[in-house]
Amino acid sequence: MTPPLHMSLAGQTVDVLRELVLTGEIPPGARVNEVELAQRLGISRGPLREAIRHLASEGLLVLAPHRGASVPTADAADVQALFELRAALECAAAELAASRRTDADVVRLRAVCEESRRAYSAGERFPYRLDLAFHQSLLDAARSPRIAEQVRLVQQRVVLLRSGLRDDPPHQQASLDDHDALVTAIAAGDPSRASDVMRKHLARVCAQMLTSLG
Amino acid sequence: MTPPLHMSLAGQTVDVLRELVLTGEIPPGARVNEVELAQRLGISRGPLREAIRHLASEGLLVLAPHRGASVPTADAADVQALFELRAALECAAAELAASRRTDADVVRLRAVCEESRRAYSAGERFPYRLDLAFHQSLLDAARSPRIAEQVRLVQQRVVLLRSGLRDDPPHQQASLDDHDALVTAIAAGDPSRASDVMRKHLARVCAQMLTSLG
DNA sequence: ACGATGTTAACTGTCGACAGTTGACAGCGC
DNA sequence: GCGCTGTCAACTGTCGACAGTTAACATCGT
Repeated sequence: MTPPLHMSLAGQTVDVLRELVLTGEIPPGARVNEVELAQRLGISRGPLREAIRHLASEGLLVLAPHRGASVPTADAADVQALFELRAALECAAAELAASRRTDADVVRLRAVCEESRRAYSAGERFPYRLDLAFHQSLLDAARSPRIAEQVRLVQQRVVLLRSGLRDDPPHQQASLDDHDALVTAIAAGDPSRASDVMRKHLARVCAQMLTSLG
Repeated sequence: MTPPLHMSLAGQTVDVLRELVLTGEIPPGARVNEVELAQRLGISRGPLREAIRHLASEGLLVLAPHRGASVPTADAADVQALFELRAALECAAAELAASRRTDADVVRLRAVCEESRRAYSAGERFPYRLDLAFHQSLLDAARSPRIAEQVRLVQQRVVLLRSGLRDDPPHQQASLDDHDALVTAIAAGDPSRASDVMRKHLARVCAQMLTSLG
């Protein structure tokens, strides 16, 4: 079974290349050689170029004229700017979620929180997968497709930043608490509190990230 | 004098094609024929395709597999979703502007407001140019490059929606008042009020837009 | 006359090759 | 020995042509 079989070569290449970047197989700072990567993927340069430009539009690659594409490296200012954007989007999403959530949404959010705690207690090394799941569930509850789309793009960039960063257990503990508080505010239908909790949550994550690469 | 002479053909084509779409020369719903447009622009299909994909990533074109690109047509739900995103971004920008504004920022914002009123009183048909200038000045004051970038993309889509919409004088009057109130809140360094005014301003603009195409 | 089916034309998706530019290396002058 | 300049290789940017798919049209059957 190959779901993306109907996609164009360029479309498939977008997914493949995205994975190569997000997994760090092409590390930050590394340049992308079109001919080399093209024959490595067994395709021509045309579709590969389209995939590269697409990933560049998502911020996972940066283009320099006549110098090709490379994986971006971020400094403190970049992280700050990125998290300001993320806060703008996710705080709004939290507000909308608090306004529009259904009982089913709350159930789902609670389930993700519980599973996160279970995984954390079980000593799982990367419950980050569940962190993404939580934020995704929140976006579902917000029912704002455009905001959801932009959040996904920002989260991707955050994942890129995280690649090659050690995990921080006490920080993860705090995040679990934040998530619970968020669900409580959303379940209570309190937009402003949900927004506030989200803002503080992201401020903490941002601060942790800044110290992790200072 | 040709400023974009150093840019790649694809880069120039992005600007040209963007203008063709935003001015309505290629109207919403129209499809884009690659070979025809390519020879019309005097270039090959390669750079044109890259430009098309780029504009698609900005939301100014939509791609259908094996059916090419076309200018998107928006329904009420699209407008709603777009303005939810715009509100998330611009409310955050208003907050940041209120926190970070300098005296020079306030002077600039006041100047734009005054010029808008002058143009409106003089009976200028499209002070929309000055509306964009105002929001741009606000973004400058916010000093958040990523948010500013996203706002510009959203505003572009709004411009596309406006293309082929009649102007509404009483609505413009209200917008001028909104802008003044925004500057006042920003000058006072009151983020929550700035955000609130912005939210109401955008709600009004959105509502006006929805009625204009109902 | 209406619907289903085969055919065809147009357009997109993909490929390989050429041209132009960039950055680096080697050679020369000081 | 150090700096400058000319040359060269590598890579990107661009082009034209081929292959595959889609949708519309015409044809055939009922």
